[in-house]
Amino acid sequence: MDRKEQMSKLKKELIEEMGVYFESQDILSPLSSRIFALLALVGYDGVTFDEIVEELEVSKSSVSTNLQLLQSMGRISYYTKPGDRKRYFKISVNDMVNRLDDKIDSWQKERKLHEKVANYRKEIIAISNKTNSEIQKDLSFNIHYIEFVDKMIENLQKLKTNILITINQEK
Amino acid sequence: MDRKEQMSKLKKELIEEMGVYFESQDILSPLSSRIFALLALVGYDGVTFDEIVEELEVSKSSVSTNLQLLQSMGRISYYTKPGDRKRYFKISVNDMVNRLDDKIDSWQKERKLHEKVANYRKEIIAISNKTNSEIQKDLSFNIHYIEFVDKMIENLQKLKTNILITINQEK
DNA sequence: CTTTTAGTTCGGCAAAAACCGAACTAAAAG
DNA sequence: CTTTTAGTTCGGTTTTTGCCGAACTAAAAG
Repeated sequence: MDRKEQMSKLKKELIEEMGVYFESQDILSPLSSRIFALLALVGYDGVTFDEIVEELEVSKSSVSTNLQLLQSMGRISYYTKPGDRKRYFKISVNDMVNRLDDKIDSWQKERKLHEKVANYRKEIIAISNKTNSEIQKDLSFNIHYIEFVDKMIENLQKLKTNILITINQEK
Repeated sequence: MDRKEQMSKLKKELIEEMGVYFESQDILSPLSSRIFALLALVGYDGVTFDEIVEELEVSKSSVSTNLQLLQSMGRISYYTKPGDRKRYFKISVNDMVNRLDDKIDSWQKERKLHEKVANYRKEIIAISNKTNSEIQKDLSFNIHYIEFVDKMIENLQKLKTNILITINQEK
């Protein structure tokens, strides 16, 4: 097996490994994950429709559907070269930033839920005239956790601005 | 509608809202999510098998299966009261810590993948004798990102030790 | 020893997810 | 105006997921 074959095998293995990761992590369909992995691996230049069909050995229709899906999620985009009808698909420039935003949103949602639960518990305590110490314990944990979530959000926001700075430097 | 009915309605709404969140966030089945939400809401005392069946209006078999699932994931556990055959299910004491561990693992996985991709790119550059500047750009982004991931992992670990300290204080 | 309780196991079924091939379309090339 | 290219759309099939009821089991109660 020569060098090129070795690299192509490595490529396939990497795509599979990344694919499995994205599938579980970002809740993408198997094929969407593989496509995204391929785009991530190839990077700057992007990949054409037919290259995806060939590399992943899947039907055109599936590629079409999943590319549309990824685009509608804002995770990928494409550019064209003058005098070339093909589309070159690549990961959105700010995909990483978007994903961080999603993570921040998610933590904020969790925060709100914890607040609601805390309010529910306060109500319960108010109704049952006997001051139930176990619910008090649960409640204080809620409140603690909200503080942690705030810290987490802060950290993610810092990370985001750091990444934005780097992206601007690279340009 | 009296106070009790109001609270029970609020409870159902909260369970549904939390359920939807867990379903998308933690990749749990719909019922697993609802059960987990119920346990989270009730807190310290825990909930019996039959209470779950009643509150969520689902079959015993589904509850059984999903409880086993959640237990095998280490997300819930149960205790028994002397002279009472029922099991009282509740969220694992260190579920939060476990989830943080999972998140750390996930970032570490992502880090490893980025390293592999970086190595792949280095190989590609080595093979193509012409020093391709676009791949270089991709590569430098890889390396930057790995640094960010490291910071993220560090933050999560800090958060974890903070939580562990709090848990020990509560005891 | 029989009955009840508390939960488990298993086969089945309905709905959703994921992919495919074949026919189609819109724009560029010839 | 016809053909080719590059991708889309749609109907159908296969797999997977998620729940259910009915029969079962193990342990405690009577």
